[in-house]
Amino acid sequence: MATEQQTLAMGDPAPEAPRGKPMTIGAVCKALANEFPDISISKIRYLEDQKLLAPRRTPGGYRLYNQGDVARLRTILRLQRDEFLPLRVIRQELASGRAEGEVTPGAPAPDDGAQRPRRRPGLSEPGSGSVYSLEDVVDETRADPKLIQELQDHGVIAGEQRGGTIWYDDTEREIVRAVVELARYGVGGRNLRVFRTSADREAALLQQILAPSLRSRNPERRREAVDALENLATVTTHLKHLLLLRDLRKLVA
Amino acid sequence: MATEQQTLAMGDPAPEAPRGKPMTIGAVCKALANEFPDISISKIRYLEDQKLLAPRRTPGGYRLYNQGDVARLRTILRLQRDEFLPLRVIRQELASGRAEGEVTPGAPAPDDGAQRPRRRPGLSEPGSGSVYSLEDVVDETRADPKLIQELQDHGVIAGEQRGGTIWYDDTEREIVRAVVELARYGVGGRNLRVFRTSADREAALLQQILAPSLRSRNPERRREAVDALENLATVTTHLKHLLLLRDLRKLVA
DNA sequence: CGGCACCCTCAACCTTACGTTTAGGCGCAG
DNA sequence: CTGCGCCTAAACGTAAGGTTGAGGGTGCCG
Repeated sequence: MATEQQTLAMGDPAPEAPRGKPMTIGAVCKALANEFPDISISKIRYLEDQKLLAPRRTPGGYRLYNQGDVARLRTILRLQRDEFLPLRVIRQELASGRAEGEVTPGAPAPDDGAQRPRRRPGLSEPGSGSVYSLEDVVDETRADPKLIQELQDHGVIAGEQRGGTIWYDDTEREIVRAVVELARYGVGGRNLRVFRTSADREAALLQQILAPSLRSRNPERRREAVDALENLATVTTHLKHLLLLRDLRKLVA
Repeated sequence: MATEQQTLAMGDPAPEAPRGKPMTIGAVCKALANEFPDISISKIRYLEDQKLLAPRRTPGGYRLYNQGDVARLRTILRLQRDEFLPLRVIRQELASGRAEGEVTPGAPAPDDGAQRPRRRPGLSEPGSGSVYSLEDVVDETRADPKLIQELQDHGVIAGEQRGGTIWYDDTEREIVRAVVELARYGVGGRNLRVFRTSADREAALLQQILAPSLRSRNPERRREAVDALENLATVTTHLKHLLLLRDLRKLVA
């Protein structure tokens, strides 16, 4: 524990996170101290230095952690403590959205031995089915609302108008998250359109291949086709990633 | 690689392990060099120092490794490279009999625990680079050799000519695996070129963004850039997958 | 407005893990 | 009996993962 913590006021009756309001670094540290005894303020700052966190700031420079930030921090600490993953790898896992929620249903699918990319959101089961308001999304992804508007204008995300507000689903929230991450590296609007059109083209290709089955009136046949589609999506994604790696390796060498 | 190895005789036609007889440390090192390129004699000795190995000795003090020792060593290296486990933890796993030895006749494999997911090789991972002969690849992917030839003609995979044979790396093997899988659904040659060019374009884009840092003479700055590149690759892949899902969902609905 | 607890950055420092290098010296096969 | 390959021990190197301390600002309470 950092010395800095020793000076914390001890009279606080509620060490738990006050749900909903953003917390200062000391409060976060205190809230996680039970679950992760070797947390410290300096460590949290260090993790930020290593690009694993990026909390909002007050005008004066104080860090402010919302619930999403705290959840992310908890995930980081868990991966480090229980899975022994180096921070470099944790950074990747988080960036790819592979490690976020611990909502593990009872029956894990038995792996057939083939190497597959880790669990991503499925096709027929759109995550939790929850929806998010604009504020939710902004809060969780720290995206500039203008950016979200822009994405919507370009048709990258759509949202669903219902009762005056627009609601976004998990996938759209994740899209925003990814876009924010890319923006941090300077990948901006114009480039995103490239991704979008290539995704569109690819979707058309896959759909064309499975068109007959998808149009089938036979429900079982249709379900099979949806399954196949999902599988195809996974495999092509994997393939594209490999091709990209191959190219990049040549560039780096 | 250790300097010591540089002096090894190069005329040996069979780098494979002479099945059955105990080997000296140099022979072991040579036998594993393909699968684990960053092995070295000094490293093997170091692992012994850390109580991860305990080979027999000749009266004169030479280490002698039998097949079991080599299997154990292979397991250690795999856990280190693919699962990022620290040696301290590997020692425990081995001691508690949780060795994933596939080549251990007579040894029951009592799997009591959660199966750890295999991680994808990174961009510049220090040691993710085993190499495979054409036969290895065919054997593992069940691909038609003609298909591999075709991929090579189209520049999708390249291989590395060395000493008469062509060697493929992990990424190339996985590419073949993915292509085979896609072929099962009827996605063939012409479509693959689409993927390839889009990967090329994307690689160029990412490289352009990081070009200044990548050209940097400062090694630290360069390493950071490579890291960022890897991260970008992961995130864009994730983003593209999300976009694809979004499109497909519309098609299915 | 003053005080006090809390927060900020930046640079230096520390420990541990994971090896490599070097120096000096035997083992053993041809 | 020669020389390639192996041995030990200790010094050295490098990176990850933090901690510490100096010097100074914030924010809220009374």
